Amino acid sequence: MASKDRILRLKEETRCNILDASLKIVKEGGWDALSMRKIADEIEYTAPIIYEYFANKDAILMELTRKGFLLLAKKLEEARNRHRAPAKQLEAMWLAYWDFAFAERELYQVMYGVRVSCCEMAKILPESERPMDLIWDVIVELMLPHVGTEEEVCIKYYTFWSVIHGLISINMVNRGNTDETNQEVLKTAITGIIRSIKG
Amino acid sequence: MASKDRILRLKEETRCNILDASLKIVKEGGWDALSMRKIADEIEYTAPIIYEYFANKDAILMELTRKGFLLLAKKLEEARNRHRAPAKQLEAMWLAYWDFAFAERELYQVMYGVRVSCCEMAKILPESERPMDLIWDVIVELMLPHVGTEEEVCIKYYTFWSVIHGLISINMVNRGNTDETNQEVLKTAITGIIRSIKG
DNA sequence: TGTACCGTTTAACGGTGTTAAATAATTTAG
DNA sequence: CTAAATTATTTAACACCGTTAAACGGTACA
Repeated sequence: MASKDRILRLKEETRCNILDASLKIVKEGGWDALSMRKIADEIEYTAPIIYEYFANKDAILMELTRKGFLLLAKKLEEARNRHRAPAKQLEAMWLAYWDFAFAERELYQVMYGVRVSCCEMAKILPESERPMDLIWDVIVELMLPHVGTEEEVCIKYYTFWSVIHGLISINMVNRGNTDETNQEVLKTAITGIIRSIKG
Repeated sequence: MASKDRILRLKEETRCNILDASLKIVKEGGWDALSMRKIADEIEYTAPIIYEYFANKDAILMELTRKGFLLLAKKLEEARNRHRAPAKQLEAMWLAYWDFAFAERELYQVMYGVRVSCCEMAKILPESERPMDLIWDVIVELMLPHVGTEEEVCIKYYTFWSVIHGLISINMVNRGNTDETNQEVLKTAITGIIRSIKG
């Protein structure tokens, strides 16, 4: 039954359209502007049809979150692969992280926003751990040959993540700093932590 | 007319009750649970009466934000006054900042959440600049006698703020780290930046 | 006593997420 | 090729949201 396949393909396309429409609406009017009826309008259906493709609104956000983590992991890998030395890799990866946050501002907001507590997220969304794993590995490599306990790596990782995520959060709502200042804060923080790792 | 005074006092009290009720509802059910009708229920009135005291829901959030900044500034001052040396003062102030964020988690969320872009906030809420000013001054003192340009102080300030705000944001939704890890990240970051300031 | 005023509530509007029932379209069976 | 069954889609409704206009009740003052 080839027609079955065609139907399935159409359904998959509609599912995709729903996600695209959602992201478009959010980019135009922010997360508050996103509603089931507006999504339906955008894909030229009525609202209840969306529930054939997603359990509820949260499921749409979750899927966008998942796609966000996949894209971020891809960007991080690309950044890493452009260098050989772990220190250079780490720096490039955090700069890629920064770029991702503003290139895909809406995705970043839903990924690290206040939707779901991250403890559950790791269970529901295994993809959410990919970016952390990628960076974690490079930190371990940088600490060679004296890799400390997991706790020590954890502290390094969270110090990095905090300063970058903090700077991103502040700039997301603020836009108070010049790009030069931000780059300065970023680079000094990154090189500072890297230096402290290498001892 | 003493009765006028009594009326005014009652009005002021109701205004205060609205804010208290709001915070209570948020503490019990999160920011999503806050609605005008629930506030009205809590103060044993109906919803429209709230508009006699606040222009709209945002005005209530703004007032809570204002109170948050005042309280934070108070905590920072107290922390500073417990020490003499600028380095010790700075460390104590950031630890106080951290404590405030979790002791008054809901206030912190509305203060540094995604409600209003901070550029406007400084105009509408002058109080929002107090905490930054307090910390800024200590940073300048710490840099003595070679105080750099405003840009340089700015970079120091934002580096501090980013790492602490980042760590707070992550832990607000995450609770993935142990308290010991968090304290470790905090202290190493703070002393690291302080050391880099003192050169 | 009548009237102006003030505090308060009721009712309504347009919006939200979500669900059940009704309808339209398509596939399947006879 | 028609009739039945299944599927796709919409309409209508529910309960909630922020907000506003109109109606209501009581109090103060002429």
